[in-house]
Amino acid sequence: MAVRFRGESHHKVDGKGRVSIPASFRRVLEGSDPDWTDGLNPNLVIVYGASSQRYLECYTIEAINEVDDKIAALPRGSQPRRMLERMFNGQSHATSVDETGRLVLPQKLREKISLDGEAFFLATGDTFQIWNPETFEREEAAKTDAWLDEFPEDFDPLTLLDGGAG
Amino acid sequence: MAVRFRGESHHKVDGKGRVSIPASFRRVLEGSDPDWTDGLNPNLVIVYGASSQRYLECYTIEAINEVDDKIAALPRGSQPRRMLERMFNGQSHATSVDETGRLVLPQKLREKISLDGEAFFLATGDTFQIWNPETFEREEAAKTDAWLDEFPEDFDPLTLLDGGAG
DNA sequence: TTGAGTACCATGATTTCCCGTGTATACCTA
DNA sequence: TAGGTATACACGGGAAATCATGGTACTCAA
Repeated sequence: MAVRFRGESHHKVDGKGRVSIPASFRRVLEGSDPDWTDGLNPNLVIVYGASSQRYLECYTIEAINEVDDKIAALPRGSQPRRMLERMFNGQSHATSVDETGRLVLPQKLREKISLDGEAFFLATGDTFQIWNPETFEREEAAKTDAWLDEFPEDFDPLTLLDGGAG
Repeated sequence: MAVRFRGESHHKVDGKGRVSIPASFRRVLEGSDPDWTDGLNPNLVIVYGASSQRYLECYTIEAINEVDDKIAALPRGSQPRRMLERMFNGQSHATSVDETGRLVLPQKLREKISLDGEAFFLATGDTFQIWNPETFEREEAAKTDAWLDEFPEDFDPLTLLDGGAG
């Protein structure tokens, strides 16, 4: 993985579902789209997944190709392959960033994650996620807090880097 | 770890968030960026972390890659991995030193650590930290002093080098 | 013929780029 | 070794480009 998405930020979502994506994310999308050249708009794939998924996961072209290749390597007709095909081919939406650096999220996707007014972007390596800010706070922050509560007051999460288990 | 950051110093922060970094730090950043060659500006990653973190931690490319590798070694989807991913991918900012040896700290980062007018740089081995000088005085210096006060007058901190715990 | 989706245009604010200056340090030579 | 010169540093300012966001008009299709 050459360049990674990094950072998190909030952006307005207007009535038509248009939302700016962080400028740095655009650079990554451009660099990871084989078809992209200066002046073009980079492509990406938004995987919205099953109904339980509370966020949209955005893949660069390179990243989604990698996933597709792995799926293609599974036995044709096997259950895992069918599931993954459904998720990554079916429950996904190919699109591109527009001239002004925005993504247009169709109503269906916005409704799925209850996006309205504001979106929270979170980098996760070679993909990034789009959340309703409140959902993220509720789900993720709560999870983190609950987990951290198991540790002593002065616990430093960084110690986890050195072989700490989960 | 080839060369380590060493020393501490104060630098002005201007209205645009520009701040010179100690010249010696630049040499370390250059040497620890695989993409760097003479004439280029070295890259680095600033980890600003959770809201409780009162300073910015700056990683060389080599150092952040090491961290990324360690994270990748944790079980996919596990809580520690998710936390660390959020911290190092999400709550971080990839950037580079500019032509004149300065770092540009976006407003968001400056606000986070209440940086305004002056910054305090502190070397910590293969990373360095950026503090609001007053915060550092208040929080860290006090902490270290209190800790050292627990030891006898003639205590030699070097004895801690050989396995002493904290 | 209403409403979602697309294309184009507009604007204030931030960020980047380029250039300048005073001072300290390193280097060099008589 | 005193004095001069070339660099490297820290810092400041203005112009230009980029960013985030809003609006209007147009095009399909139900």
